[in-house]
Amino acid sequence: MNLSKALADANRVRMVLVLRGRELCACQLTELFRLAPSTMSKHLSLLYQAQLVRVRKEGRWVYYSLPGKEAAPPIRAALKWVDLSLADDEQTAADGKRLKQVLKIDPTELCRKQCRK
Amino acid sequence: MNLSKALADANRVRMVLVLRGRELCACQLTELFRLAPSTMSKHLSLLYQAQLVRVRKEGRWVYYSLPGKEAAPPIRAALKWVDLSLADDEQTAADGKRLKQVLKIDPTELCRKQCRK
DNA sequence: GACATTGTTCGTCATTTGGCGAATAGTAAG
DNA sequence: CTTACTATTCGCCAAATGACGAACAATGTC
Repeated sequence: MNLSKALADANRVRMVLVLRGRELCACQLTELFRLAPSTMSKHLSLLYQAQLVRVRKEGRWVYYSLPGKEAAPPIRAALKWVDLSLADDEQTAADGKRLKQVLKIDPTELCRKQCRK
Repeated sequence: MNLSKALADANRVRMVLVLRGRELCACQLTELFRLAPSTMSKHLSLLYQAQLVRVRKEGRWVYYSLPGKEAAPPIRAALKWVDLSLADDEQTAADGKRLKQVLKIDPTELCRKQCRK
């Protein structure tokens, strides 16, 4: 139930897709989706509550990633469904492309940019 | 995307669960969930748009059921996920129980009841 | 300790969503 | 052709949701 709510929003589904096989910090996701940090934080919190993402804190940074094989069957089924539904999606491809650009930027620089706004 | 929206509502997920291995007409579903016919119709329309249910019309009656093996992989993955997540859910069990009661009532009688309201 | 940096929480607002009843469409029966 | 029946579409309202900025933690640096 939590699970379906968590995946009800297009942006959150995009986040899951972009996290496949990767770990990203909050500021990178914020930049990637061009959302306010507070908005991103809320989304990630929802995904975390649904156990769709894992969190790793390191100093001031917070890294998000998808759960692995240790995840419960419903979680894994949900992730599989997302992958099957949208792996070939146009938006997914665009996000992947933009991600490459974002990864080139030093994360510290990213945060500075976000603070300036 | 349509798919995730369709499953974003708890009532719609319940509808999918109750339709497993069964075909039910709109008035039966309406009675089962104690919703207004118009509300039920809207929900079913959304599920249909997402291809999560099939429709069969027979005279004045409209029957809904889940798609079978002919369904596209994303659909099947979504249905599997719902099943894995909530097959053992308390609400699911309650719905199954109530369904047995509803099935005992003649559909014609059901509609009459709904019209009286 | 004072400051800067990274994320989150809180308050607010516009939009979307779920719910209902009234009106409508489509089908069968008289 | 009129009436009854089953379901859907439409218009409205209350509640939930996503977005933002401001204020607030929490951590590291000077």
